Amino acid sequence: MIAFMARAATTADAFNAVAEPRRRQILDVLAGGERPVNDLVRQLGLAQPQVSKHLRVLREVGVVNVREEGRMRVYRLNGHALKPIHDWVKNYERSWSDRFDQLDVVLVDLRQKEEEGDGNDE
Amino acid sequence: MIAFMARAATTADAFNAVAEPRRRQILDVLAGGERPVNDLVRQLGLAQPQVSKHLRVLREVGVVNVREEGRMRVYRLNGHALKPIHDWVKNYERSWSDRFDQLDVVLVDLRQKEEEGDGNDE
DNA sequence: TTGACATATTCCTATATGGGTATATGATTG
DNA sequence: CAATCATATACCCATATAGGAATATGTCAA
Repeated sequence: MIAFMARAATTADAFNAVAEPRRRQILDVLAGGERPVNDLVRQLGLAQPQVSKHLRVLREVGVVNVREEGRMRVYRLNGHALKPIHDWVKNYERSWSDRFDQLDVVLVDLRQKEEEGDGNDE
Repeated sequence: MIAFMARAATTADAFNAVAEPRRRQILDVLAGGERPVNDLVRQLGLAQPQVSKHLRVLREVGVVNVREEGRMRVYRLNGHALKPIHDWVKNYERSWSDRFDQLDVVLVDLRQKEEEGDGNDE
């Protein structure tokens, strides 16, 4: 019986997982190729447990995969899990992209011609 | 003297603000045009205070603007504030877009020709 | 087997919520 | 001015962190 909901879990979805700057940094490093945990620890200057914890979150939402190699675990990016974010934010691209301004011109143009065609009011 | 950092504030940046599903819903509605608070309350089926609180968060990160009109406040989308998210996630598009597969083919091709040109090993 | 290495987990603590409810603030109308 | 409408805030409560430190788990080398 859940009565209170404080805040969505970071493991709820990619949006939450990626809201943390450190985790975005981790992904940015992994974008350059798979890496064992210690490499990430060194490159990010974080403590090892923190990195492991962030990796766990990223794992749970499927943004990264792990592969065991001897005593180390090599993490690899799975960018596909970020697609929902891209798909969502893409719809707002109109707000800043010049490309869409051009598109708008075309659409307005089409609309005018349409209205000229049939005298449909409203 | 800050010793503990629980979790980044939702008002820290657009990433955090948008991590909350309700807030994305609000933005999706506002994408259809500016709306007074009560319209959002009705369309989202949330309590008015919750909507106002979410709007405040969105305001603080600049994703929405307010305009006073009589006794109501009309909220308007400012998609430009979402550009950082788009810019970041765009770099991962390679993972799922076919377009980039084609691009990769071209790049590999260029690389080969380059290597054939001068006998530079490694 | 023992010790060094590489990671993951567990505890502890302060904090930032998000929903629910009640209330404050402001504008509009009678 | 009083009543009403539209919003924003203030409080209370339970929860999910994120970092720090210590410890557990597993693997490899001597």
